Amino acid sequence: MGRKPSNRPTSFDIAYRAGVSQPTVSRALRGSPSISEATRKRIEAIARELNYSVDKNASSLRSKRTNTIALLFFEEDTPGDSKINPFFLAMLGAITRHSAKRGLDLLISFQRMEDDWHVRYLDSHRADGLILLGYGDYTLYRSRLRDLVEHGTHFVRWGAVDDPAFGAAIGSDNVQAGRMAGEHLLDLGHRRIAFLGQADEHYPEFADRYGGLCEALDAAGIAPDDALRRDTISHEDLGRAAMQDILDAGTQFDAVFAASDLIALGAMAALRAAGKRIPEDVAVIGFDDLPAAAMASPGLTTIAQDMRAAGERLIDALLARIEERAPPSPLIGTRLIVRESTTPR
Amino acid sequence: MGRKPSNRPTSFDIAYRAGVSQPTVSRALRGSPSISEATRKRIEAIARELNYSVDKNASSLRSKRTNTIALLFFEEDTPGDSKINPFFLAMLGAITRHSAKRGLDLLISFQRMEDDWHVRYLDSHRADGLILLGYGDYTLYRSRLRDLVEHGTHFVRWGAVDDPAFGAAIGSDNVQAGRMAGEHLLDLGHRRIAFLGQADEHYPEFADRYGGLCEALDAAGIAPDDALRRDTISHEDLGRAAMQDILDAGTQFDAVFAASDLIALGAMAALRAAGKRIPEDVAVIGFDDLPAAAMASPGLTTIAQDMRAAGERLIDALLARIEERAPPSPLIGTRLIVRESTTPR
DNA sequence: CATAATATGGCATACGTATACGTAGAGCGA
DNA sequence: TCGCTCTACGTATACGTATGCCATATTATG
Repeated sequence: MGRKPSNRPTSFDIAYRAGVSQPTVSRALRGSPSISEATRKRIEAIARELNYSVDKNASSLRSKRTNTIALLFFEEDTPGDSKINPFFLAMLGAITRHSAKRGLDLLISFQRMEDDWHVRYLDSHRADGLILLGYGDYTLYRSRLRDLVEHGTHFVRWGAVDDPAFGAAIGSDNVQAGRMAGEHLLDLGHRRIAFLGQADEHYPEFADRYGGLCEALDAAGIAPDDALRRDTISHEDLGRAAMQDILDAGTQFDAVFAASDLIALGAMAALRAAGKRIPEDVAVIGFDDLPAAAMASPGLTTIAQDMRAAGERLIDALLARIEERAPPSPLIGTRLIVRESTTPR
Repeated sequence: MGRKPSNRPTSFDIAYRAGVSQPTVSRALRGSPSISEATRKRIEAIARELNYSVDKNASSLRSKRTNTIALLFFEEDTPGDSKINPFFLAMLGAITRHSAKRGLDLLISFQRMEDDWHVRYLDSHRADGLILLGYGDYTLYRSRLRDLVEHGTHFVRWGAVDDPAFGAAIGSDNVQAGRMAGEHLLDLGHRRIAFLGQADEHYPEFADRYGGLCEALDAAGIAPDDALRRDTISHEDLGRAAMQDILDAGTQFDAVFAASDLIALGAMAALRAAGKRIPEDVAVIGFDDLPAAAMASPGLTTIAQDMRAAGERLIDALLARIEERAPPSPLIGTRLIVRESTTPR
């Protein structure tokens, strides 16, 4: 029946002590219905006593299930300081917590867009699925995504919820959020609203936010003015430069909608340097609700994305893919956080 | 010799096509010297062509080496918002990058101090070693650490470099950094320096920073004044409260050394609310160089820890433990970042 | 009381790799 | 020629678990 006990306990050791066979131990610990309650209790007790834990490698090897998901971050290859985008760090927290709740291990890795990450993890049976968090030029990203889809890889990505040819996506309703931001500014009486953020196919999330703003403007009977728009990616210095550019151009404006908080913080610096009072001369609204947004003075009004829901949804969507169930809704809620950068105290 | 090729390629498939045995494939791909150059080239070519990658589970099962390390975060059980301490997020970035460079996979997990994390990862053969990033009450932490040491677990932790009975630690030279902060304030002519941070055995890192400050004061012939000290942990609101408490007490002071940036930012809020000008009335210096420190206005002077080195050192120290080599030096460099909160522009 | 239907658990084996050990052939010196 | 040392591989097997299939004991059913 059993074998002799050895050093680090295996299921054979448990079996030996319990007077059952090894498969019975395996079944008992996995909660198989074909093991009687009494036997299971006994086995569980012995397992606990011996401090036994299932060997993850053997288990995965045999069952073809790792109960692990890999979280892949992408970045554009920024030289110099290797800071991580704080927004994704917040996401990481949410994902970690929820994957723990689902009993999943989380493998994490940072990649550059250029690398051929799309094979390594799944083919080596490290993980059952992938979560992709990319920021940067979306067009670069697309070909890899298409590869993954064709390869039949189980993955979900955070970002623009668009063409499923690029895989399942979870993201905020950026159009609606953009409209919300626009309406907030309009409600406060602002009419000349600048937009900072690259609103084209390279950054579809920003494009949607801009689209939402335009909807709000339309509804108020205001035509969007391209003179009040500057392309910029999410970086403080670039946000500052873009704002400066509008200031230099001399076009009048009384509010700024920045596509991200980093951009907004840069813009606020430029405005301050130009002697503009916030929000009296120019109101500013951002996007993301980074910790720094609350810290800034004046506090930055912004759109918060529901990170907890995002983490949950990403995990559950991925599991749905893996288990071939129907996926959950892809859209995440957003919330307006009003601070002093739009409303003086 | 070989077997028939199957679905997902295995080392047998490679062997079959190369006309060699499976072990030869294994050896060739691992770079064993007992395989001829020619054979290896051939095998590598076939492997690439078939898109073969070694099954991580089988490999780890057999070799007892996972090439994976687990990164465990601890937090005190804070109710409500589940933010992650930004300092550890920065650390995460550094660790990730360096582990990739070393060819290690990184398993990540958040834990509460109370849980019995100390067994799960290693006994289940998920990882070869542990990196512990804990913040919170150190005394809670100690018993677990001692368990791990007795259990023979391979681990390294970030934090106070103290008694090795609690395992190998990597950390900044907090005493020296504290002295540096003190000297900076003294050089600027400040004499009455307040300290915010719990400087006892519960938070040994803070205690060391305070110790460094005292050294600097001693060297300048100034006696530390307990009336200018408040215990607080690293949280903005608590920093604010502690500062307020000193203000309310009416003790005069012209500078503040906060044991962390979060505390410092809270203190600055309290000072502003009390109508104090920074740095003219009160200079403020923090610790950590969070992104928010640069963002604050005035910019917060602070002590930056060399995160890149920290990540490297943690990984290398852990590998040294695992491979039973001599560990690298445990102390990490720090650097004074001067901003407007101590020197008016 | 005989037989069918469960309930429970054992037996055999597969998962894909790594490694201890053995061995054929080449080269070489005596 | 013999034996020796190397080189370069093959043979056999172990790692620890999960699972398809079968066997026994137990109970229900007529």
